[in-house]
This record gives sequence, C-alpha cells and structure tokens, in this order.
Amino acid sequence: MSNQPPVGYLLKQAQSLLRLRMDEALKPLQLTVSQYSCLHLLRREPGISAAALARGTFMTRQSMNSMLQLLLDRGLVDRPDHAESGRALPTELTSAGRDSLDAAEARVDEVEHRMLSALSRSENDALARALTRCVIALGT
Amino acid sequence: MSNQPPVGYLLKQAQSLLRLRMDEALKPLQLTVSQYSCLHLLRREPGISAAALARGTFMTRQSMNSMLQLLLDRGLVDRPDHAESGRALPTELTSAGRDSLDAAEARVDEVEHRMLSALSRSENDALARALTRCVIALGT
DNA sequence: GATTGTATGTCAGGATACTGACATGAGCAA
DNA sequence: TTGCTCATGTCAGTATCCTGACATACAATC
Repeated sequence: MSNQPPVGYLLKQAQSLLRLRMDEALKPLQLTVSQYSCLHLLRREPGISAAALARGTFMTRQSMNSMLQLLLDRGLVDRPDHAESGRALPTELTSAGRDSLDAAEARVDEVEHRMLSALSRSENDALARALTRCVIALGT
Repeated sequence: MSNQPPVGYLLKQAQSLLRLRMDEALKPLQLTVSQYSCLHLLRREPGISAAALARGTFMTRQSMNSMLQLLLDRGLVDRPDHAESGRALPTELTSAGRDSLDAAEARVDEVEHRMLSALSRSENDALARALTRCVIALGT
C-alpha cells in the first residue's frame, strides 16, 4: 500500500499545475488565466457587473475592477462610464474580445483535454461530482 | 441533464474555497496556508533545502526564501548562516515551530475532514486517484 | 418621507508571489 | 587542471491580488 498524499495536497498540486499549463498556453495571446476566466464569463453573461464577475471567478471586486481596466485599455471589453440605473456598470465583450476568447478557448480546451485524457468518461463524471460535493461541504 | 461545469472550473472553485477555509482556520495562529505547507514539509524532511521546499509546495525558490526569512524571524524554523558543503542551507523546525505546526494541523485536518465528509471512503480514494492521474497527464 | 440595510464602484495601502539576473559551489568530462 | 553544466541562494523590480475604507444608489421598512 502506497500511502497516498492527502486530497487537499493533491488538489493544490493539480490546480497549480493546471494553472501553470494554462498560463503557458495563453502566454502567446498575452492573457492570464484570470483574464481568460473573466472573458469566458462575460460571454456567458453579457452585461454582468464587475462584482458579479468577481464572484464567478473567485476574486474580490477590487481586483476584478483593476483587471477590467486593463481589458478596457486593450479594447477587449466595453462598459459605460455611468450606470443608467443603480451603480452596477454592465460590461460586455467587444468584437476583439470575442476573437481573443475564441483563440484562448481553443488553447485552454487542449490543455484541459490533455489533463482529462487520463480518465474514462465515467471517471471524469465521478471527478466532477466529487469536486462539486466538496465545494458544497465547504459551504458558500 | 444538468450541464455540469467543466472539471477545470470545479478544480479552481474547490481549491479556492479550500484555501479560503484553511486560511480562516489558520488565522488565529498567524499562519497562512503556504507557511503551513512549508512547516509540514519541514517536519517530514528535516534539513531540506529552500529550493527543494519550494518545489514541494509549488512555489519559486525566491518566494520560499523570503517566506523562510519570516519564519526564521518568528523563531519557527532554523538554518545555518553558511553551508557546510555546497550552497544548500539545510532548514529545520524549531521546538516552537513544531508546536505551531501541531496546532495548525489539527485545525487544517478539521477543514479537510469537513470537505471529505461528503464522500464515501471509496469515493475519496477514487478522487485521489483521479487527481493523481490528472497531475501525471499534465506532465512534470 | 425618513431610516436602515445591502450592493456596487472606487481609492489607498500592503502582502505575496513572480520573473530576470547574478555569483557561488559541486559534479562531470575532456 | 580546465571548462562546462547544473543547482542553490540572493538581489532587484514587477505584477497580482488582497484588506480596509468611503461614497453612492437602490430596496425595504417604519
């Protein structure tokens, strides 16, 4: 018997390595994993606020706002200067942002596919279910 | 059918939440998760070099050395000023470091146990195996 | 209408980890 | 011995993300 390292350690190791490989894959596009996550969520929920964007990518709204400023300067996202109602500023992808995201997604998908190629379909599903239950167990 | 989020996203979510809960648990001890990982590895491999310590905790040796300097100042670890042979400076836990680690481990174990309480023994093992295979698939 | 609570954006400051660069010491091969 | 390679420690600078604080805008309650 081989004294498996604890799941917490394996989780950290897998996440670290995945992030490293994704960053490598995204480097030619001048994108970080965080920026990719942001663009990805923006495509799924156009007009979302920075605070909601932050929650969806596990960051603070402060960090998300400074990241959005960078993406704005690069012309990948767009948002109005003032809100029409409330304080939330609805952000959207630009055409260039969509193009960058498409290119990035292809590269990221390749990495994720490589990671999961070691698992069967049922093992993949079991992994997703187990991680989901871990998240639930750790609370909101 | 419920359109499961991709494993990469779940991995990030689980790791983010686990780290958050661990940091909360360690806050009363004035320790971060990274520092805990460092102390933990030092107990398992006394006299290890900072570079090896960095590899085992998925950081750079530069970051590890500045973290070690903090732990040195707090008296939790100890290492010689010059190497007896080569350049590597063998680091060890102090008595106070062992005490801190023991207290920290109890708190961290509680968090990890809470996370894994949602899984059966066999599901836990399957999760560990799946993560290990993911790490291998992503290369060294 | 006034008050309170909640959510959002923003500013300021600090903590942490990174990259790049350099010098040093050991091991190996010509 | 000499030269090459590699690992380690260290310095400097940068990037990213965080916490704390504040003002603003809507919603809810009285």
